[in-house]
Amino acid sequence: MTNGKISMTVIRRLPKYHRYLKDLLDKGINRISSKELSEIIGFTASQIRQDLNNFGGFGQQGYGYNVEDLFNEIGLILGLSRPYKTVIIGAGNLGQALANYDFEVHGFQLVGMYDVDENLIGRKIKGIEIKPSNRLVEDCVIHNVDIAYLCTNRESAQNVANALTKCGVRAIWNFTPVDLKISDESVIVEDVHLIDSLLTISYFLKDR
Amino acid sequence: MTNGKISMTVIRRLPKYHRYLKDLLDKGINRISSKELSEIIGFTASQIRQDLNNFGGFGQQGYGYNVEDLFNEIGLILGLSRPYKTVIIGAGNLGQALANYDFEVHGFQLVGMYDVDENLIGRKIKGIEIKPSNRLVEDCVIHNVDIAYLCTNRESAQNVANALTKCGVRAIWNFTPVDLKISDESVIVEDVHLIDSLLTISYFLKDR
DNA sequence: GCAATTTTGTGATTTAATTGACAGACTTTT
DNA sequence: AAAAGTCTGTCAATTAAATCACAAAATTGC
Repeated sequence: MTNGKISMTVIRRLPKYHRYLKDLLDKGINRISSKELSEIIGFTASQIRQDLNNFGGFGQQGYGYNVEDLFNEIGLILGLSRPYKTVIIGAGNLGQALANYDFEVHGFQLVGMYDVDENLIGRKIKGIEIKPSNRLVEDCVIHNVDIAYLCTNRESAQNVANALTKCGVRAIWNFTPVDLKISDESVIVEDVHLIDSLLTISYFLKDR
Repeated sequence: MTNGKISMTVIRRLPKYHRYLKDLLDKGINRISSKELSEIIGFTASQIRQDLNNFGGFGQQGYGYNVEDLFNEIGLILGLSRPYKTVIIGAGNLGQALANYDFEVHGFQLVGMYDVDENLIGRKIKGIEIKPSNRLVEDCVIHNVDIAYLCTNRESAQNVANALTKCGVRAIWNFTPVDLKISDESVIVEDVHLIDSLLTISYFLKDR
């Protein structure tokens, strides 16, 4: 177990391990070797062992890994040991879609939804009432919100991000096509740039 | 201009170049050096030059790059020179959100939406009527669909993917939390694993 | 039109990521 | 309880990606 800085490429593989281990657990499999896992998950066995060893020696020679233990360990590494409070800004279709995802089972607790559209304000999604955007800052402070799901239009994105930064939100899950400029280095921004993803498809499709 | 295989890391940067060049174009800027672009986009100047040179020498010494030309070139590289026909499978909030995105301006033309929910079937989103899922295969063949946006639940994902592969769809934009197994190597699968993205956030948040 | 400046394109170097290899620890079999 | 087999953890080697450095080509300023 090295304790240097873990690279982003490793971190981005962790959720996949977590998903596959959950599947194995659900199937009642309680033991797996890096070789078997490599065949299911599609990474090399060597990479799996190397990845896991960044965080600790979870396996045992001659045996492999205990699926439940490893699942729990990776859950801990991924920060799933405690709940996070989340808000959704922009309660259109995308915001509503995110509200309906079962992120709660992983500890992501939705505490507020916000929009500027009078037709949406007052509606309830999963028991959460959509409130006007001018309530956002106040509510974030009161509830100590950890993560904001940013689903506004392009035009509002940066302004909302600025407001979120000021009221102590510690991460922004950014679904807008904007690359946000955040002054506070400690605020985490995770982009889901759908158009970038779609253009990657068209790159590969173009001469087929 | 090398014509070996372009690495995935380079390809995934191309849409970002495209977005920033569009912004510059809209601002009326018609000339930019790799150094200036690096300050805006956050890659090194060297990387920008190296990336672009995978596809051709688009710049000029002492001048830099012509913004409009470069924007158009990258559009061509990304396959935006021709339209793609798309369908959405799963017309819930996420499917509807995707239908309402303006992917059309980039040439992604929505030709069908499908769902199994009787309450959704018959509704129209952006002029597209939601049809029952059993019409999917037939329609894909008739319309020669290029890309399917897969927004079903976890349980249906693999079955739908199998059907899509059989009816000639050439790419699947996968929003389900499933890693699809596709026998046809030529079918492109682009995953948008939201839960993986969210867990990356919690990784960084966990001990803050 | 000449000198100074800018800036690309590209080969060389450095850094990062992946894969290979194997000693040693543990398990299983007999 | 010994022998045979399994499989990790880790170091070494390889491959890939990013950065550096600079000659050559073009531009700009005088």
